[in-house]
Amino acid sequence: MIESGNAESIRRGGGTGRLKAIKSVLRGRIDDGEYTAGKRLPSERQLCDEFETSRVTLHEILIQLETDGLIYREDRRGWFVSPTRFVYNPQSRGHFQMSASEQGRKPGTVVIDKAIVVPPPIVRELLDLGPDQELARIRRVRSINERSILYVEHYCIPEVFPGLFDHDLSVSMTELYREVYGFHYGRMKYRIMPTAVTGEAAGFLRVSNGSPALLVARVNHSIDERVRDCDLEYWRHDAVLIEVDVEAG
Amino acid sequence: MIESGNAESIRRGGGTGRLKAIKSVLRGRIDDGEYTAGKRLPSERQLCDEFETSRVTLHEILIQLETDGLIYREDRRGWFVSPTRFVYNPQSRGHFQMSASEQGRKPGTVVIDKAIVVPPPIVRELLDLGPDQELARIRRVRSINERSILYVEHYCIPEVFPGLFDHDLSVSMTELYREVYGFHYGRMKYRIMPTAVTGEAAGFLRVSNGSPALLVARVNHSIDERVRDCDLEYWRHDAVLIEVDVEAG
DNA sequence: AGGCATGACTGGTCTAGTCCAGACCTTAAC
DNA sequence: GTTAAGGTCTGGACTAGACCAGTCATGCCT
Repeated sequence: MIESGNAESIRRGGGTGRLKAIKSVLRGRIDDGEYTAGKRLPSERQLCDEFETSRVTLHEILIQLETDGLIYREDRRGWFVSPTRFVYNPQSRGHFQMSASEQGRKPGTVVIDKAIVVPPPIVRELLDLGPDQELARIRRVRSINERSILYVEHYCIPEVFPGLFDHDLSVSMTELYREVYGFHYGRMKYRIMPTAVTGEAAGFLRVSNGSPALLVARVNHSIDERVRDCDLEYWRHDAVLIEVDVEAG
Repeated sequence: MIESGNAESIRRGGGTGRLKAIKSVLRGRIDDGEYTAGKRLPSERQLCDEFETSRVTLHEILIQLETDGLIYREDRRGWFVSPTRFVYNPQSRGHFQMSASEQGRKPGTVVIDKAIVVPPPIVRELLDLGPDQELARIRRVRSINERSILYVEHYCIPEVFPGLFDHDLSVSMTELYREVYGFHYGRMKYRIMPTAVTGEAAGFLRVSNGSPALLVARVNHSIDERVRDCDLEYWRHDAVLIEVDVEAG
């Protein structure tokens, strides 16, 4: 059997357990702290040399460790050990910045852009809109300890929030809507599913096109149900743990 | 540019957009119904021949379509077009069978086994147990239209449910606990995160070891908070959409 | 009629590379 | 001090296979 940390006793050839063996060694190094959270792993080519394996096989091993949530990659920058997951409680009074601080993390928000757009079909469906309705869209990237983990597209009806784009949009939208427009959320409806992150979103999250993510699509309703807006949140799939309490029906 | 459905006009060589082009063609065939839900795709080798590409590249393309939730694979059986996702509402009064029927699907449940075991660390943490506490574990596989999409490990304290293993365990545990033991759930705490499915669970779900899944870990509390049990639910990642309504704090 | 063996087909694993394109660092010039 | 260019390093994309192991259907034998 494979000695932990030893690259030499691993057999080669088709279906010989190399993948499993090398994966186990790398997992061991992460577990025992030889590779620490946030730090970059040796490059794929270096690991290939060490384990005397091909880049395709080594790459597949890293992808499986990534699926496990143990490591993450930044496109053309390297593979890194994943920190513990951010705990996302949809019921929390606090917003992202507050929750992150409470969890001992350093939150950050960057506004990518703001524009009046025709929203994608999923947003029209969520908000029950006609085909030509335009919305205000604010795109932001959230980070934890300087690592981009969340890309958000926020959509709302511009007429309901006149002058919205004149405000500082890096703050909590919840607080902005309450303080400036007197708009209070009454309830939120969440849809959660694994998906792929593509296009510009992938770039902002520093992943390659088609990488796995967790999509949280949220529709926010005002207390009187007259006003709705929504958020499409694409979370790096290794970076988030959602916790929800539910009363039995 | 690539003619939709045409495999011949795709360039070859490193980073030439073959992947993107072939992916786009296959996505188009799924969207326009040439490949229909539940049906098997042509094999990897057949698609390699058609698109004149290598199995590694073709495989990567399929994996990206899988990440998108468009197709799924069964280990050594083929790739299939994904049906629409099962909508999982944790707040629903109904249980899996009822929800599935309401969504026009044919639910199924198979009991894999039942045993008294030392639970894994995650379960001990969820239930706040000591290191040697044994629990009753019931393992089941749920299917929709004869497709296995969910592997569940249910854990509870055997002393609270004497004679549990003598019952039909393919029914709703919620109903069984209420009817036989007078045990009513008061609230449930959910933890949701993407993960990898491994070991026997992978086999039951017909995926290879290390495949992506959505883990829903649920702790069920009785009304008087005296009794707790929990479920580890591993969902095929393309097969589930979680919907939750939340009142603002 | 049922069970077992065999063959064909499936995806998984593995090799040994090449080429592409973005990221980042260093150096030089203005 | 800033900007640009060049070089090195990174992962992504791609090739043309080979070999492994599980799945399933078919045929034969009891």
